[in-house]
Amino acid sequence: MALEHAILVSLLEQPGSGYELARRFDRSIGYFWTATHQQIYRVLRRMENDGWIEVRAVQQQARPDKKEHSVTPAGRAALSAWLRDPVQPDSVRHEIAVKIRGAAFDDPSALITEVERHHQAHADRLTHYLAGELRDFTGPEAPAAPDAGEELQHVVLRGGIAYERMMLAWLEDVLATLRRIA
Amino acid sequence: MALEHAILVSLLEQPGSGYELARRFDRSIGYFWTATHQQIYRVLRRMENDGWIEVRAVQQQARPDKKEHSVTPAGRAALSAWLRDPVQPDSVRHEIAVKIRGAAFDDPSALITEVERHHQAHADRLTHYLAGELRDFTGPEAPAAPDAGEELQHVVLRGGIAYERMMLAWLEDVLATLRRIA
DNA sequence: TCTTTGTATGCAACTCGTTTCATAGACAAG
DNA sequence: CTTGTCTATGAAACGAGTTGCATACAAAGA
Repeated sequence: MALEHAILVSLLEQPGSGYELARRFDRSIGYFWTATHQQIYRVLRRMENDGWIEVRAVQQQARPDKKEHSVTPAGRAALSAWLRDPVQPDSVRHEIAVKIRGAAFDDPSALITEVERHHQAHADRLTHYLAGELRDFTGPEAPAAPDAGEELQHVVLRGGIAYERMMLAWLEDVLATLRRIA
Repeated sequence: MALEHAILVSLLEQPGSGYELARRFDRSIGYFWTATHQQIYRVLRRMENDGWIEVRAVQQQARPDKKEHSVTPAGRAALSAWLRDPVQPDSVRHEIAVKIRGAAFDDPSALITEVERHHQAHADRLTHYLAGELRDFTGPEAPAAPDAGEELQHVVLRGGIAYERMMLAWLEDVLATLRRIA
């Protein structure tokens, strides 16, 4: 049950509306925890009832009004407690791995296109991450002396980069294996 | 919705009872797709209704009776169709990454123990995978000329090994970063 | 003027997954 | 002879997550 906490982190980094949170969950924090806008609105309501966040109506020009959410001291305390609460490492769920084992009972060459598609998707994501790293952390625009928050965002991004590189290398291994068999 | 298909693959590799499937989902296929026994029983029932599997009652000595499930031609066809159906790459969900970004709003050193725990868990899993690889694929007991099924199982296992190695390296990066900040 | 796109919020229905509880046969240890 | 462990199956309730639908304001373009 980490969506509440992911939202707390995102709102602490920058208060915002449900709509803005949904967009952040399509990039940035969403690289490691996904959510749709319906889920976000529902959880925001619950968090407000629990006193973790407070809502302020904001009038905008040239746009519909929005509700800006920010974290209360109680919300900060809840996040702090969660950070100290040990959770067990997430078990990975790789649909593609199930498919690869299933290929033993079907024509293995039929999977090659699918694996190539995944390879392309991971290559695209890696490119995207590397561009973000250059822009925010390693390029000329980047802060010379990053603060704790920036350091932590960077190390999480490095995790995403390492993951995509690992997947690319593995998918190439898979392709070579499928071609050998077929 | 891949649990049905993961069960089909597992039953094609070896027919078995719900209980046996649940144990396989604690190792082997479960490294890439997890499920509890309740979920397995419920889905088996549905798959039987759909005609994907058939059930045979088996008397056992010194044990309660069991129901052995095996895949029907219709189930095989369903698997085949799924293998050809493009799915989008799974988005990863790393609770630990959310926690790391959250550490910017709390005492970062409080997270060090938690990250060390995760590091240990991944190290254990890597050891386990490597032992399995040696036993089944690279050791003296391994088949000299593996068939397609064994080749595919091995490449999936290599993926697990690569994943654990990547996580270990990244978690060390995270630890170094946390210690630098604290 | 009408359609499309973007911002903004929300309900309802459904599926997926987890947790808790319950039952029952067989064996082994104390 | 009671307790614990392993095998084996399942119901019920809940929580998490997805999909489809609905509404509304405003700008831009055809």
